This record gives sequence, structure tokens and C-alpha cells, in this order.
Amino acid sequence: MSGWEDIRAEVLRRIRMRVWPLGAAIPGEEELAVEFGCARATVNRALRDLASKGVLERRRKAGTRVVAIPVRKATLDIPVIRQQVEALGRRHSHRVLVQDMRQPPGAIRDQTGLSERLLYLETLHLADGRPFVFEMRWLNPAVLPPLPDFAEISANEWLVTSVTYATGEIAFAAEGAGTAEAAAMGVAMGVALFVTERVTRDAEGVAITHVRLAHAPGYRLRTVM
Amino acid sequence: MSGWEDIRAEVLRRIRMRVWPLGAAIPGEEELAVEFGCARATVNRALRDLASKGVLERRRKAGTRVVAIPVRKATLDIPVIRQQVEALGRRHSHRVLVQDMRQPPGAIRDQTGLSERLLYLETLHLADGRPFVFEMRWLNPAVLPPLPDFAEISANEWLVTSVTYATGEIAFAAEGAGTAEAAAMGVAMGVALFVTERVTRDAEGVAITHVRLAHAPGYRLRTVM
DNA sequence: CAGTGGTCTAGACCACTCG
DNA sequence: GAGTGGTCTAGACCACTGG
Repeated sequence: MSGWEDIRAEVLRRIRMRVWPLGAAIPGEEELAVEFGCARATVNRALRDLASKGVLERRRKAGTRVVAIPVRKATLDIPVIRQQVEALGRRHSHRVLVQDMRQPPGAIRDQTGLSERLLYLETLHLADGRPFVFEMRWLNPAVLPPLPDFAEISANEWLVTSVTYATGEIAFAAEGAGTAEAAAMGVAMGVALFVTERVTRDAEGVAITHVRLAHAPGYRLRTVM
Repeated sequence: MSGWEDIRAEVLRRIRMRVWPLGAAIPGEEELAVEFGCARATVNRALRDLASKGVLERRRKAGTRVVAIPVRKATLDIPVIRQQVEALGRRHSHRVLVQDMRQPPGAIRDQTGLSERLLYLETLHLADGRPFVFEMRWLNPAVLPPLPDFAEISANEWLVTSVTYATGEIAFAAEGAGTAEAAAMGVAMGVALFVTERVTRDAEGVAITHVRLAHAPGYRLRTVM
């Protein structure tokens, strides 16, 4: 027993076996380093990892304790739509249905903090020619480089390469298909669609884009714990 | 400039400014440590963090390069339902609607790898007395401690404290309300519901439980990037 | 096989925060 | 104020893998 992953495993074992009960404090790093016969940095690495996964809670001076009611954390991959399609072994294409400048509605203004006129795009993404995702996007030209021809490269893909590593919020929901979605995706109104909504911001917190993706019926977002 | 977070910020800046273009290799840790005037371990920490977020790709011998088409990673919190409800400032309660031993249907057998008879539970979770989540759960008694009275403590909550830090898979989808869900939640058939499906496994990979949570209309799963 | 990242060590200082 | 985790350093060895 010496690597930090071994130490993490031993700590987990003690939690499972109730050697360290839920909600209880565990020994300090120094003490564990002595017991495990390793450097404190190694213990630190193991405990920090478990804290990042919601198993432990750590505070200076207060020490480390096992979380009483764990809030598990899972990691999601947010790929570009073209990659999603190609990962399924299908061919991606897209069609721009709407592109103009317009005033954002109230809901978009609230989420982005932008009230000026924005570029609005409706794009249908296809997998092997069949509807895959219906995208409704608002772009803030004020904080973007010169825009390309979105018939050539989808806004979805252009943004990840032109705006590297921005921050923002994501939300997932289930919604019945609206008029535009039903028409574009060839489904009945009200059919349950998986919807992803995202606001992307630059380093100063100014909104770059707001996008709403409605996925075709049957779509599942997966991950492991 | 000296902490690992400062170094991470500087690396990100260079990527955004295209000093290091998308897809290109960046200097080795040794070289960067000299340039930044810090220890190699500090550079390592910064680069490892960016790799875990999908910005960099690292391989021994091959070195570190900027990912050409970034796959952003987001972290989700998976709380216990009672915590979710209470975080909204509402009061949680639950009702067990069905509890018996039965043969799992094909879909559950495929996902869990279990074909023997399992304990089946249908539970309705309420927030301030109104339907919040409809839970359909399969439990494998063979790998569980003695079961409690699920009218007292919901299976959802009992499991997180009795089966600490298990692994498994999660999937999210949008589905129209089925017969059981429509009746239990008081909504019309076919209404779009946000559905969470989870398989939990013990250390040996044996399925402990399969659960399907149908959230009441309006539910949104949120996170930040 | 050799270069690069992955990890460990022993020691040190610091920042936060509980009491 | 003092105890605990957070981080940094300088050096070392190791594991993986590309050429």
C-alpha cells in the first residue's frame, strides 16, 4: 500500500465498513501519513480526490469528516453535435432555417442580461439525413470575432473553436414539442423532447450566446458515477 | 505569478490568444517550470487540472497538446430527493404505492444483469404534499443488509447511507408520462417528464439497485461549466 | 530505448478558521 | 492563537509509449 489510489481505496473501505461512520471526523493528514507509511502529500492527494467526489468534507482547522448524507457528483461530457452524431456512426449535416437580427424575448434577456438586438439562428442538425437536434441560438455580435457563413460551419461547432473555454450555465429539462420544433423535426406537437439550455459567457461575464437544443425523441444523456 | 491556479490561468490565456493554437503541442513541464520560475510539480498540477476539464490532452512521451475540438466537461450534483425538496424550501414526504417481489422485465434484466426475482417498489415523493418525483425501483436483496420499513425511510435515502459510495451508470431522458406515472402524479398521459435512470453496483460489479425517477413537469437539472 | 508525464518524498510556509 | 488543510519546492524514481 503506497500509491495515492491505494490510500483512497483504503479510506473508502473504512467508510464502507463503518470504521469511520457517516458524519464522523477522521484522523488528520499527518497521523494518516504515519499510519500508512507515506508522505503527507500522498494522503492529501487521496483525501482531496474523495472530497471532490462528495464523499469527504474538509475544512482547515476543523479537519476532515465523512459526509453524512452524500451528494454524489457525476461528470458529463458536452460534445459538439457533429461529434455526437459521428460517435453513433452516422453522418452529420445541418440546415440553417432562420437567420436574422432581432430583439430577444424576455426569457432570453433575463438569462443573458442582454437587451440589445442579437443575431438569431434556427438550425436543424441531421444524422444520416434525419432530424437529430433542433437548435435555437442567440449570438452577441459585440463580443464575437467576424462571423462565418453558418451554412458552411454550424454555429455550434464554430463557437467551440473561436471561443475557447468559456464559462456559463447549463440546464436540462423535458418539454413538449412546440410549433417550430414539431414542424422542423417532423413530430407531433407535445411529444416529449429532451432539451438542453446553455448560456456561455466571456471572461468578464458578458453573455456570448444562449442556445436551446431540442433533441429528437429517444435521445439519452449518459454518464458513469 | 506563482500558484498553480495562476499558471492554469496563464495557460488558458495562451490558448485563447492562440499563442498555442488548437491541436498544437505545448512545451514540456520541465521547460514551463523554468519559464514560470516554479517547481515542475506546480506546472503538473495546473496542466493535470486542465486535462481533467477536457482542454488539454496529455500522454507520456507524446507530451501535452491543446485539444482540437474540445469536449467540455460539466459536473452534476446528484442529491437525495429529500435534500432536493428541502433545498427548495418545501417539506418532503413520501408514500409507498407498491412493494412486492417479482420477476424483472427484460429491460431491467439487460441493464442489471439480474434475472432472479427482485424487490420492486413504487414510491411517490411529495413536496408540500404535491407530487414531485415518481420512483420505480428494483432492489437486489442478495447484496443488501436487512431491509428497513420503506414507509419510514424512503429507499432513495436508505440506500445512500447503507451502501456508501457505490459505482454505476446514470442516464437522463425525456419521456411521455405512462399509465402509472400519469395516475400517481395527477398529470395527463403523454405529458413530457424528465426521467433519471440509474443502475448502482457494488465493488464486484453486481447490481444493487435499478431506479427510474420521473420528475414532475417543470423540473430542471442545472449546473455550471 | 529514451523522452515525457505520473507520482512520491521530506520539509517548509502559508491561509483559513475554529475555539 | 493555534491547529489543520492547501500548496510549493527540489529532487528522485517510475511507467508508459512513441519513434
